[in-house]
Amino acid sequence: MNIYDIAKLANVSPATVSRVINNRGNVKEDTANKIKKIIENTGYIPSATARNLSVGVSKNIAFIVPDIENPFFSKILHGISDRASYYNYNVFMFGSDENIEKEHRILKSLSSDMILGILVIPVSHDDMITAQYLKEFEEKGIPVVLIDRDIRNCSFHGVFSEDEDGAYQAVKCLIEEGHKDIAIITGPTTSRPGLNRLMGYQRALQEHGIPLREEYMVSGEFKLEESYHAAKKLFALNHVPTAIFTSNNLTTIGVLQFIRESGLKLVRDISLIGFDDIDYLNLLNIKVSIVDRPIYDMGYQAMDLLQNNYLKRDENRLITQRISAKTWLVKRGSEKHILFKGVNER
Amino acid sequence: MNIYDIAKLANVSPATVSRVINNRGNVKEDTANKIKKIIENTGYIPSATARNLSVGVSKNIAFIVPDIENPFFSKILHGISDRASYYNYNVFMFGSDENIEKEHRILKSLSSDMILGILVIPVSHDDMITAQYLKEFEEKGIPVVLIDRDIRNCSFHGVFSEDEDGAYQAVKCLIEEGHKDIAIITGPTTSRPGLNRLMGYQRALQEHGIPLREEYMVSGEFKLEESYHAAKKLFALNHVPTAIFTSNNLTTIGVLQFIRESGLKLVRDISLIGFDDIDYLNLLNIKVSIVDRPIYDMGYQAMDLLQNNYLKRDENRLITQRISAKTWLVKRGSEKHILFKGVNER
DNA sequence: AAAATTAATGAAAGCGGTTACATTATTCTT
DNA sequence: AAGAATAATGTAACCGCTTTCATTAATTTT
Repeated sequence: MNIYDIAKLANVSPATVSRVINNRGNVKEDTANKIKKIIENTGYIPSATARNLSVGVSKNIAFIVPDIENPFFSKILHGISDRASYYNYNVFMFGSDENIEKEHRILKSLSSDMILGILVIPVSHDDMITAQYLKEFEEKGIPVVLIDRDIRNCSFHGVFSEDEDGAYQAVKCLIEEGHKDIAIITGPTTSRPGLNRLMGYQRALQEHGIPLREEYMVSGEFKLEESYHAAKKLFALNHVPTAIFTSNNLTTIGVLQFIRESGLKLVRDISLIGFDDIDYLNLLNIKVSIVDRPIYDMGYQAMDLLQNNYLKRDENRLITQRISAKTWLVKRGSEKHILFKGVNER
Repeated sequence: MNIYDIAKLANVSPATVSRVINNRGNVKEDTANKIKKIIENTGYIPSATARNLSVGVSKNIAFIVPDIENPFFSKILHGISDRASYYNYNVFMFGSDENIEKEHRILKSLSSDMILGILVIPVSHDDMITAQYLKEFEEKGIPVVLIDRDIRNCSFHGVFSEDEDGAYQAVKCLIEEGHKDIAIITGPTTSRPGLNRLMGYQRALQEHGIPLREEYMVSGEFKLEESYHAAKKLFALNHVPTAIFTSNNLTTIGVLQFIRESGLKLVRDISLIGFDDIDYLNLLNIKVSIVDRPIYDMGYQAMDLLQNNYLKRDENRLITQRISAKTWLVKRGSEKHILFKGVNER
């Protein structure tokens, strides 16, 4: 069943059927109705493939995500998916598993006529191969929008967040509560958010005249196990910090795991502020302060950015649109912070 | 840049180029190498769209999931995605948000020549419209594989799990620990897993001569808030149950939330076994026994099933392949269960 | 009512691949 | 070395839609 069959049934040419299907106008109402009815009755669905080939444009967008199971990314995907369906776009999901070769393979496999645009949360900040691929897509008129993680020395469109400021606020809060020995479990500094959050941490300390201590900056690589061990390292120090800033959600969980396993108690033994909220944690009465941000919206907006860019992909290619989402501190159990202030001053 | 350009550069016909690209053989090695080199140098990527149109088959599969943010589904997606990339398939992600109309809209929008197969976790057990759509796809030779949730009176291929048995084992375990007043917070009985888990619960009680009590079976609809309120209801009863079986991960969390908020303590005040594990809960030292199953594998296998079915979609259409994944009970903090056994016997 | 304008429709050439079939080149027989 | 068999390559139609341009029908103008 194709457009010719429909045309035959309606005694018109395929061109007319096509006009009706695409609401192109210039068709007598009777004719249009007749055709619509036939389409309805036969259950005919036009071939998207043929249309794509003919028009040279598809309705598909590719979303490349480094960790399918991380709820942070699921939220972004949700935002993307909702907005994409508003635009009648379909979303291809690709997981790079934080593996840069895999990311390259995915990019390489993307036949440019299958997709209208690319949304990507890149694995690395410094990866010029990925950057090269992405640039080539842009040159072909396929817009690229980065999410959450920027790529160094490039100016792709993107939706990011105020990582530096978020981290700064968190650490500042800890300082104001009386902490001086504040550690950070960093993400990979090959990722922009990892780097920026570290910078926010450092700035907060410096602005308050607290010297940076090498041993208080340990890497958790944004991963649970690594962060667990990072926490272990911190607690093995001669001078154990009184507070920790954790650079992402998995980092926070890793540290919490260590804390629980060691029989330590939040607030009493250690203060903690994390980056990114963890679902259900608050519900389950585990009160951890965190730096929050509009995650769903970031996906949603990325899709909008892509769409805008797609529509005017020929004009002003010069203007790069980059959005930076605000972050905010969510204090939980902070009364207790203050209550136990004395304890923190080891 | 298309196949004709490459052909021209190589002084051959497009047919030969096509043969090389698809490893069809019957090409002299010299020629093949020359063509390969040119493809390499020019960075030419064949149009998947054109290929799809020509061959009448795409490399895309559609995955329809009811809740993008539920980690259970993320795991399934991960399994699907990994296996799909092995087969060189691309995965379209669609979220139905547990909304049956949305599900219909998605199904209706799927142009059958854009996809090779459909993986779906349907919203409802009883929805004949969805069933009808799916049947039509099957008739067109587009295989359909259900995951986790079956559809009544239909025999689609699928990967499910032993819901009845899982629930049975959980409740049996509670009974053997001495509990007699065991409640269930059910999922929607319009979903097969919801129904089957309820049946497992009932069978366990009956087999042990414990009468069913209407007020001990309250609905949480597989949702967090509803389950929270369901728990509240149970604790407002004259005769509060000593143990609860929760029908899915969100249900468990809802109940845990209520327990925490009410200052109650697991084991001491109430025993709990849930269906499906919750990431990090165990790590965070919240010891909840649960019925587990191979979630990632279910996605992985669903993809395999689809692939098998696609390959032999013409022969034995009669044989429906249905896999049922085993479930197993993960006991956590069970020493304590025994320790506090007396308390359970209110 | 004829001419001019505008609306409705159709014919046919793409879009970029694949592939059946025809043709030419190469190797094998005897 | 001529003929048969096989390998390599090319030609051209086709997949199902869109769209330009030409054509025909319907309206409007005068």
